[in-house]
Amino acid sequence: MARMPSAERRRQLTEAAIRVMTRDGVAKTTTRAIAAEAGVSLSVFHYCFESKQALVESVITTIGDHYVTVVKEALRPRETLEDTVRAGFQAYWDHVRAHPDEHMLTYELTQYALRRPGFEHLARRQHEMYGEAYSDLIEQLRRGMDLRLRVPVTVLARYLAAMTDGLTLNYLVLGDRAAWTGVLDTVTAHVASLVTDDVPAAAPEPPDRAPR
Amino acid sequence: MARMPSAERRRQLTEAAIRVMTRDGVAKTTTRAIAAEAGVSLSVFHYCFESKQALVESVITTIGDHYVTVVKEALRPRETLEDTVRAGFQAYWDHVRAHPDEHMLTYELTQYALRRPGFEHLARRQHEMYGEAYSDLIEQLRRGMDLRLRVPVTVLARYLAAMTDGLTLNYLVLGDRAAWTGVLDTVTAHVASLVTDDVPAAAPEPPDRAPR
DNA sequence: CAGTTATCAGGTCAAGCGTCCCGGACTCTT
DNA sequence: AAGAGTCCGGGACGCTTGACCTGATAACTG
Repeated sequence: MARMPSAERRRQLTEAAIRVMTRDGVAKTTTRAIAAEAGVSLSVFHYCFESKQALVESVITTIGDHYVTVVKEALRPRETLEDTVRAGFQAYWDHVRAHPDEHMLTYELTQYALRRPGFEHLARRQHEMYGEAYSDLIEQLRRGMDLRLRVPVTVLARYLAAMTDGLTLNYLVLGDRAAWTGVLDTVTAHVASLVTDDVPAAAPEPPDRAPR
Repeated sequence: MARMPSAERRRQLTEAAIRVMTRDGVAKTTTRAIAAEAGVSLSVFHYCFESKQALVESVITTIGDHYVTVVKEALRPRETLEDTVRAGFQAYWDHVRAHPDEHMLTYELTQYALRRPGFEHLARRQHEMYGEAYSDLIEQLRRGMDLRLRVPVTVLARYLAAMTDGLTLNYLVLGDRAAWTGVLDTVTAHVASLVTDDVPAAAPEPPDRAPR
């Protein structure tokens, strides 16, 4: 087999693992399956990775970076604010529809990390990255167009992250048989209303708060 | 060991399995662990259940019913519409905070079902039940108070289901360190705005039309 | 050239898994 | 009391898993 530096071999094994996980699920992804997918012997696996956990760690960070890239690609400034939000959601949604397994994998890995003691931080870091990605996006958009927010950036970012998470998961379970367009339209309108173009908002929104 | 009819034994084993799954995760839940938790020998397990899959099937439906009950309990008609929505979210959220493992389990089981060929329908049925539960809730609320919807019931129901799903998952990952109150307030206001209180009198909230 | 690095096939190992069998004990009928 | 049906327990079987090892071989590196 083609010889290559272990760093590259590590990358190759990581990608092979992602393919297997995407295809067969995390539970069925054994070291042997990964090695076979990468076309190398099992010994090479242990030559490149201390243990299976080390490989999984590599997979999680790689997948996470990939996911953030997808989200950032989705949202680009358009003509109007409404268009921007709508196009962003649409782009993201198209990606979900095109690569459902990939998104499913992120959920699986999140749970895998949450259950494995000492791995929780990976799941947490990943989701914090999602939030930051949305925050960056909003900030960038705010500079591009001239707009004001009715809610703090962090709140909007978290809202978007949780929202897309929930919608995606529900799509993965229910598939196309459900009428998602209506839901997406509702969400789009809502988000657009939270990010006002100019309008001197009638509702400042902060008043009474019942601290739990 | 106390002798008991297999039907009851089945129920007992199902509950034991739920306890183990909640505590240790689905992946670590073995037939031996379940039997030990129930305090019976391994053979009793296979006397009561054809296979482990049959047990899991029982677990999924049981957990699903339980979850729907929680959601239905959460939303009860209050004084005003806003109060009703807020109290509903609050009750649900309190339940999540009190029993995070339980909610985590529902996500795990969903994925387990989605990955196991021939089990997808269980995950699907469960999520459809969530949607129906919300639909029922909305209908019931609509009869109780007099209100109109700005969006179809199914859309609102799906939106609520996906929303709570996403928020819950994010809470399970990030925990209390994130500021969820802001997000919950935003969502509450949004949902309340989708379900208009018919009475236009004494509007405490700012009217959505801009007076010149 | 020698030395380091990467690969390979093959096997071993302990642990854990789902499943199954068989003998005994209990309970209900007759 | 006897028999049939039901429940329980211990133990074993066959398989997979992650981890590790050995020893040989090929390829870069200096």
